[in-house]
Amino acid sequence: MNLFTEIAGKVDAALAALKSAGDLPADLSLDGVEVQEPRDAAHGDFAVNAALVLAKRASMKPRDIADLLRAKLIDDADIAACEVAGPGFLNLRLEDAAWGRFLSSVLADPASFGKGNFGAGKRVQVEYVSANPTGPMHVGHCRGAVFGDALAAVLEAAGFAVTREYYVNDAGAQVDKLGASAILRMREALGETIEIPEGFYPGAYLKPVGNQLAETHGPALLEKPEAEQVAIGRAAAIETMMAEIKADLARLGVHHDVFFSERSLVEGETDQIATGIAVLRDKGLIYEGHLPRPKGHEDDDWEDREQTLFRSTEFGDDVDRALMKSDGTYTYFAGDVGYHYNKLQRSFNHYFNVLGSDHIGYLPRLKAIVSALSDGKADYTTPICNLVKVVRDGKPVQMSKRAGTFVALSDVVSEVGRDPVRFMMLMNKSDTPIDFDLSKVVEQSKDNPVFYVQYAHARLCSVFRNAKTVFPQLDEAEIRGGADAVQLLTDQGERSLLQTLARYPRVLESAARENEPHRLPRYLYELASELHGHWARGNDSPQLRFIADKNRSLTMARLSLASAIQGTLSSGLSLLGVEAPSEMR
RNA sequence: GCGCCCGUAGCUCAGAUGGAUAGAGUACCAGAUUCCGAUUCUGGGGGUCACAGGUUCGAAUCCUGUCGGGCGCGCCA
Repeated sequence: MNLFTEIAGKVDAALAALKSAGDLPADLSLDGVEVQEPRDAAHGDFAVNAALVLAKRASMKPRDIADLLRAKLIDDADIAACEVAGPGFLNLRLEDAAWGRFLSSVLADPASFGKGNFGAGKRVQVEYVSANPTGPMHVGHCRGAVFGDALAAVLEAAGFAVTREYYVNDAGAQVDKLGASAILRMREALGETIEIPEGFYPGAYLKPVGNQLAETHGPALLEKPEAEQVAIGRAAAIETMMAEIKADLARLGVHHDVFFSERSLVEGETDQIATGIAVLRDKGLIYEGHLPRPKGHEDDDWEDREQTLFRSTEFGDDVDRALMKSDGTYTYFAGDVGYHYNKLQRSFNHYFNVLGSDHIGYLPRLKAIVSALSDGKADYTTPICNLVKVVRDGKPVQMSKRAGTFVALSDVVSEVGRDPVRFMMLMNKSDTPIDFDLSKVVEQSKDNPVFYVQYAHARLCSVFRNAKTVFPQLDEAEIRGGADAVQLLTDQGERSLLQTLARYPRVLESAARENEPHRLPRYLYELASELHGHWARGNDSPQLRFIADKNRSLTMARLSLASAIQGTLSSGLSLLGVEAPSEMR
């Protein structure tokens, strides 16, 4: 149950009534009218901004509109109090019966509390990670992985039908280098002394691939044409790398539904890149022409030549983009034409593409493709994950796959643990850069907010364990909320916790709507903080503790609240892919 | 040179399509808690929301400019 939308419904109805009575202009737009949580709890349970928003449009004074609205709302059986305050806010307080229904609805199905139907079952695809299969994953990848995963979960909770996809860049010059590097490692395994030339992949992680190639193919492979060798080396290396990447992702708790191969675009029955380009050509968006020399690169090897170009400037890009290289092969960008053509064929009408901030410059042309191929009908959202500066003891850690030096994701996860990594990465807005200090995370893991939230959950679990010893015949059915229970929750801390709970559906929906999963961990932290605060007051005032030895009905009422909070923490953490432990060790 | 993002407490960051006296954590200071479970709690100081204009009942939020920072810009992937 979402109390905010329920009240919004009442407000809408009241405003409609005022319109038809002639108290407000009949054609008055209600855009921007919303139910908010008051800044100060003393203001009430909910605040309505209608009078402020409508005043100008209706050419009336805010206070006058507020008074009219108040007169309507005060008749509602759920509304206990309604006051006009400040410049024209309407502060509402709900009857216990309404809070009781709310609490009951949470307890009836804690796992689905907060989840809504904002997405209305719409199919969406979230593409994330898509790390090149040229080496194991490093820490820099994990923000996008965790963010994409949480975004997908939040969208699902908001009622979208989500497919999680990984685009495997298994075509192009880079993976050919990878294949050639694997062949070098194979020759090494066969006894040769080798040197890894500039531009190849020197990382030791290719040694096992070389060993395996030597075993399965033997020296005979080296007799074959080089292209064939590379192809075999490439296939073996990619297979191994993808297996490792999947294992790393699993360690992080990240899973994809689809691994889409770039190579498959051209190796299937039809060349989908060619098809995509043909579609664009039919729309008059492909032409042969010259590109201007890029600015800011004076002394380079720029060669002016006629080439096949896509009119991405018609969709807001800076320059048109090349599709074919001078050697006749597709550019990387052409692959994206094929890939997005394919996505549209799979009839997704909304894509999310989680990108690293180093791809910002690539964004306009990607949007151009989707817009062109779908005639502007597909939504394409590209959340940006900013850099994770990896630091150890205050010193930045250099990362380069090509040089073979990086902090492996798997090392970090096993060192720090999955939960802190995920929670930390998710607490910040994705487009702000963060420092990830390995030494600090390990040392100060006790201060990590994730433990604070998990501890709140564990505490509540312990309440139930203890309640069962105080009341041995405890029947779960007694913990059910309702108006009777809420009437017994008279403490301000308990009421405040109820109000915070009521915000959860709103937080989830806004996280999905704004594509900002970080709102969820921040909310959970707030809820946990409020619980700890209330809990600590039980030290000074034992009568505030959840378990009242001599008062069964009061205990049951408080357990209702405790159960609702515990369920909410648990479901929120599970959306984040973080464990909700029943005890801390 | 151009594009995108950012500038909020000493530090790290929140701040929902513009709303009430700008908030947390951390650090610092002062206290409480052998408790329903350790990593808990309470209070305090600390702000020209980078700067300057503009829009309006009302701006950290929107617009313009300046300064400062980050990431990008190619027939690379």
